[in-house]
Amino acid sequence: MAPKKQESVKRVVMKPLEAAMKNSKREVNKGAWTAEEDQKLAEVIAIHGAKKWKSIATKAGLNRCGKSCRLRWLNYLRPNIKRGNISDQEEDLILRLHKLLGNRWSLIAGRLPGRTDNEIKNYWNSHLSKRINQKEKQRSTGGADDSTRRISIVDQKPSTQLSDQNKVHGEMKQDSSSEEGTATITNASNKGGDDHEDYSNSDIDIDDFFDFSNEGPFNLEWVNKFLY
DNA sequence: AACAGAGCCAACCGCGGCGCG
DNA sequence: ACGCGCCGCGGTTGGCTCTGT
Repeated sequence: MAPKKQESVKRVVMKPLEAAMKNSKREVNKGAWTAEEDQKLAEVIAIHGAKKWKSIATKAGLNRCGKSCRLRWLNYLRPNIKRGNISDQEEDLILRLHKLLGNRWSLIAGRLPGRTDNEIKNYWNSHLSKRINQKEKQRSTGGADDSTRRISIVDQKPSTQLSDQNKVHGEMKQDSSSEEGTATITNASNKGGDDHEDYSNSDIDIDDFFDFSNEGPFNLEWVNKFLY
C-alpha cells in the first residue's frame, strides 16, 4: 500500500470543527485536534513545561482532559518527533527490542529517538506482527523468503532465547519522554501478562541496558551488545 | 464512477503505579 | 497506613485514505 505521508496534517483540518461544535461547553472535547488547539497547547507547554497535564489543559483553555493533552504533546507536538518512514535500521531495532522486551512500547520507543510509543505500537501492529505471523506459518511449512530474512536473524540470537513463560520478575520503568533517557529499574509484578520474554534469567545487565548516558543520539550499535 | 474492503494512524479507554496529604 | 488524584502505559477503537473490483 502506498504510504500516506503528511496525512496527519490533513486530519487535523478535517473533522474536528464539527466535533468541537458538537460538544457542548460542559463536556470534554474529544476527537481530532484542531490546529488552533495544537497551538494553544504548545504555547502553554512552552511557558509552563510539560508537567501537570490537568493544569495545562485548564491554562490552555482547552476543553480537553489532561490525558488527551499529554497524548497530543507526546505523539505529535513534541519537538524532534520523526514522522513516518521507519528505516530498515529502526525496524530491525524494533524487532530486536520487541523480542527482548515484548509489548513494552514506551521502553522500545525510548531507544528510538524521535519515535513515540504509539507510532511504534501502530507500526508493529500493522506491519511487523503480520510479518512475524507469516514467518511462523512459513516456518511450520518449511522455508523462508527474503521478506522474513531479517526476522530470522533476530530469532537466531542465542542470549535472549529465554523461556516463553508469560511472567517477568523485573519491571522496568523508563521515562521515555525525557530526552536524556534516564531510566530506573523497579521490581514489581508484571501487569497484564505480557508476552515478552523472561529476561531475568539471562546474562543481560538491565541497568546497563537502560543506561543511556554514553550513547550517541542515534547509535544502534549498542543493541548488539545485548542481543548477540 | 461508485463501492467495498483493507490498511493505517490518531486518539480514547481502562488499569496500575506513584506521590502526596 | 490509607485514600485520593495524577500520570503513564498498553490495548483498542474510530474514521480517513488507498486500492482493487
